[in-house]
Amino acid sequence: MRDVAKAVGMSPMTVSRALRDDETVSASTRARVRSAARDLGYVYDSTAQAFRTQKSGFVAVTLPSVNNANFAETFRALSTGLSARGLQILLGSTNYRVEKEEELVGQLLARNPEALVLTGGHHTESTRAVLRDRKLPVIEMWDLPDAPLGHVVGFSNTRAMQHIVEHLVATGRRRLAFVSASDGADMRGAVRRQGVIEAARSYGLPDVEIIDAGPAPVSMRHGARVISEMGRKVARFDALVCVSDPVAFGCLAAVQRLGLQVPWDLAITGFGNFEVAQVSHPRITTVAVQAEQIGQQVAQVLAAALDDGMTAATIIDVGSQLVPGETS
Amino acid sequence: MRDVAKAVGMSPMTVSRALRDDETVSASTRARVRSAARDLGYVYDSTAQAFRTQKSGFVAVTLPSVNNANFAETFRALSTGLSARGLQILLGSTNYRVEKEEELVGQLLARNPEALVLTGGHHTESTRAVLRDRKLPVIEMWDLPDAPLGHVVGFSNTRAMQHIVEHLVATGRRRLAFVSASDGADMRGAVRRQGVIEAARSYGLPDVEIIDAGPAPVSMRHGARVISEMGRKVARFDALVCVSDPVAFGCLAAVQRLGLQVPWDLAITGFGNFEVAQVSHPRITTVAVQAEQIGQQVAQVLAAALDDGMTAATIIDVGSQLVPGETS
DNA sequence: TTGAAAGCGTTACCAC
DNA sequence: GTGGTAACGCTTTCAA
Repeated sequence: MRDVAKAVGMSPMTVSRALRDDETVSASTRARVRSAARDLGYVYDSTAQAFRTQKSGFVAVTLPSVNNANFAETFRALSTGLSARGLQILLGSTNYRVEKEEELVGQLLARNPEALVLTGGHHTESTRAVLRDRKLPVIEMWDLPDAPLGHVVGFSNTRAMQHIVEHLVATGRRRLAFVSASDGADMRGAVRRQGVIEAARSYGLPDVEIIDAGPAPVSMRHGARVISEMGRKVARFDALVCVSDPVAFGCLAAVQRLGLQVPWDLAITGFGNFEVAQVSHPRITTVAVQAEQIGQQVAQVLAAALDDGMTAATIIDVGSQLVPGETS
Repeated sequence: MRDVAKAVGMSPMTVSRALRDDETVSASTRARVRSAARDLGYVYDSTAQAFRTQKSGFVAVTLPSVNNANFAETFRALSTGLSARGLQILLGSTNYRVEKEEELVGQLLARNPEALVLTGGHHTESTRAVLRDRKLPVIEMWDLPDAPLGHVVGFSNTRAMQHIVEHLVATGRRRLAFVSASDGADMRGAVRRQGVIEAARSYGLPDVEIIDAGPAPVSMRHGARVISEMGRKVARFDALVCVSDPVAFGCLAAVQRLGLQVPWDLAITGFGNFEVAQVSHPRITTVAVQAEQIGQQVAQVLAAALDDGMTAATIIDVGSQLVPGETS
């Protein structure tokens, strides 16, 4: 910048202003500065800018996994919404583990993001402490946490499972099994399980059997494997309630391989309204969540928080809808 | 850092060294510094570090889409490999469009990344020009471009399609149709199509029919829709060669809904060895690509390029393997 | 093994 | 409309 200033016979300060299109610099000066900068091959140093202004232009985002159509859609929508405001996303993937989230949050905060977006409402105590100390807009999404860290854009996983159980009861099912990851890592899965157990109890159904498809994340192959291993005795249930559509699809394929008829011998339900649920034959009964809307709303909440210094916590429930398919 | 120094009664310089695990700081000092830093809720400022050292610690990466199990796997592996070296990924998604890639590359370069990783070998002329001017390690992955910009870690899409056509010919299929996105955006898809056309010609098969599933990206629903619309006259082909496994699964489900038997009435093949291909009933014949290995190799090539200032372009072909399933 | 000084490139603030 | 000064938080370099 000093060199450019020398070239046009002005101070670095004026060059700085000219390059940022500051109105107080005369148009002619601005033009001269810009052309001199181009001629000299000057490249603006945004690292120095971020350092000096203490504004990184980053929003840090953690997702359990990037390979998930719903999280990917939220990411896309959020990314679009933020880029309109000149903000870039710094993405981290927790692999469904709060300890990994803690580590990631540390790394991400070191980049001085202007806000932090976390997926889910379960965090380590250390993560919570770090965020309490730091005055930084925080948004939790994809959940409605009991003790939010800041803003929230999500939905009730418990309620979503109630929709499913209600639907199964209405269609005459009573002996439910819930297929999900082993206890521990996937907290949204655990909340869904609890939701199913309680809903079943409230309808007076027998205890829900828990089928463990292995450590999180569980997907198609895990659903398929656990059902194959179980064999035809899976027919002692009359509904498999799965933690997600991929798991449900895996179960469906395995059940079909066993020669059982869905939904006659067995109902199967999923979660998330993934493409596979809409396309599979039969289509899988599922719950639609507003992945794109979550991303958009998070971007809006963030905009408000950054502009107005909005501090009152916003809680947005985007809800969820049962999508009846052909597997129930 | 000054505060931490004060807390342990040492100079900021020692704290700096301690936090970076500098060997010249005694182990006990290091421990004291770290615990004081934790107690004070100190967060290291890597913006300042990037500024001072003139190294951003970023590697810019573009992917066509983040919602793709293979790209996601490459991203994961790359991310892991780089974080071992203290590098973070700055991710951009091109949505399969080179113009979007051009825009993204501009935004990413402004962050001063230490290297750039692009998916695919097709770029706008403007992108190529920008990268020529800038001395920056560039790696293209998931392709073997004719005119590489720098290093390459990929495989031949043409060769992969030859495997498929060879397999179909060996199992007695002759009337092939290729299902993919409309011309234009998805260049890897276009290369695969050309590969099928040429392979079919070399085996003396009738001309391959091109089935247009709509603008890129195409997925399950697009495969399903185009086959549903076509109806039972799809049986005039004896093999549907699909641009990807999700498209193949969509076609499979639609064909099953039409009451046709796969593979008896019709063979179906996919690409990418996605989970859905391994789990679906029947399993889909596909081509496995080394998504994880691509990510690992890119990380290694990058490490070499950044350490040794390696300039000779490395070209790594990770190959691809036919995975016969039950749909052919 | 530890510390002091200087400076990375930019911009906020105030002065003219 | 333009310029001077200081400072952002860290690390390089040299000295003790």
